[in-house]
Amino acid sequence: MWAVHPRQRILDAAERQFADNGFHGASLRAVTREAEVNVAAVHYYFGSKETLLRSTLERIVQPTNLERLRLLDEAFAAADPPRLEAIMDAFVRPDLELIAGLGDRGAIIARFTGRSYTEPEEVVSRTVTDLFGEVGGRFLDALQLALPDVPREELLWRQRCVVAIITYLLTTTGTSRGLLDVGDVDATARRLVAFITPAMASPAVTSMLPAGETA
Amino acid sequence: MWAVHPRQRILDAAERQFADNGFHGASLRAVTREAEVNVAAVHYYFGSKETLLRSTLERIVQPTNLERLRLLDEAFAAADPPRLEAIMDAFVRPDLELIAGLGDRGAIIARFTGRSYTEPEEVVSRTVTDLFGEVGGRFLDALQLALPDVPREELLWRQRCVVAIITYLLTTTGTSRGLLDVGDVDATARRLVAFITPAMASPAVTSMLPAGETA
DNA sequence: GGAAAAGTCAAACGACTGCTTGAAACGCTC
DNA sequence: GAGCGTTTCAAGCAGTCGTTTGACTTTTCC
Repeated sequence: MWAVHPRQRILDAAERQFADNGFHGASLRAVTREAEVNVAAVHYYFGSKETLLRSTLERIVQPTNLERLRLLDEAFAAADPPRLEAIMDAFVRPDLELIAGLGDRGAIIARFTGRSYTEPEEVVSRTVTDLFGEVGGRFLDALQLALPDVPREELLWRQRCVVAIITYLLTTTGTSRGLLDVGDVDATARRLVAFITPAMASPAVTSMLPAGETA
Repeated sequence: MWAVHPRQRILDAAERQFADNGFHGASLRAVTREAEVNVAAVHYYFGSKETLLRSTLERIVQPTNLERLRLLDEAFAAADPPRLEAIMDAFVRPDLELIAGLGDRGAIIARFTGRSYTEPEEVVSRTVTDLFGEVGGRFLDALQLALPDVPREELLWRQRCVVAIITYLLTTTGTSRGLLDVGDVDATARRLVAFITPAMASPAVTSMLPAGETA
């Protein structure tokens, strides 16, 4: 029975503290107390509170994004252009699966990533954009292939609405108004895809354009 | 030219500070500095930081909720049961209109209310539940009338997804990834309703129930 | 074995937090 | 103008924050 490396213990504790209290609300004192580590250890290993947050976020988001891209490739292998439902499933499922496969930590991670998508704290939002930008672009391209009649700008708008739902789903996990049944993630995924797909495929509201023009 | 009452100046400043920095991040010092008021004034007028937040939130949410109910009544007057699109429009439009009618302050209010729906801070979420609970129930009833075939539990789930989108829309207003065109709120409202309505009306995923059962 | 590197620790830094205090300044009626 | 509530104010309370320091112990490598 070996002790876990302090660096990892700090990440685990930070994950929970950030999830429960946000960036401002989580104190390094609380993190180090939970990690059973001296306060100075945070600065020794990570340099500052900001870089600690970035490291914590990266550890979670990067594997999820890889899984997203893998599922998107699968969708392309099954049909080209891929079915809309397959794209949406590849987009939303990894977040949900990640959470399901991690037991108690799943709910913590869910809240943490959900919060991170929302928090306007400069450090947080910049990190999220860095980590998510490329994957988002890949999915937008796929959506455009599956829905050639919907303007790209409209698709981007709708994609962001989907992100909004996922975010909310994650943020509220483990709380009273939670939408995600951690016990049956697959059901939630199907439910979500069934909700999103017709919305994505709805005809574009052309009346937004000046009269007479077409997209 | 009369000076605005200190109490109101505090509310205005708190609104902006909470919008930009959240409950934890906003300090009473910053609020009172912006309001050009002594720190003690906050406790004189509001008692504590928590009740200041509550007052700030109430001032915004209550008129919006009244407008929501008014539009819902209009929808019932036009058709009973009302058209699904009319219900959704009544649900999402007041938030958007509020923001449009207020110029610069609109973006601040949008971020503030959006944040408040997300922030897990106990005080914040409790206040939101208090202020929103009844209106949410009224709309759920209306949705059930318009969509008798969708189980109520599924409708609640979907309604929360809509809240998620509105929240995101509000939270990101005035930022680079904002979804709300403050200059043309009506277009955003139509766009949003067009996106949401088919999602709401989509057939329920019955495979979530044990085999053989029906709702 | 001993020097260099890596890691740990208690203590303290200055700045900031929400909140309280007691006195001064105000607008008001009598 | 005296008296009386209401409002404002500078100062300070006890506590927390992120971060730094310098001494101490442990590990690594020649």
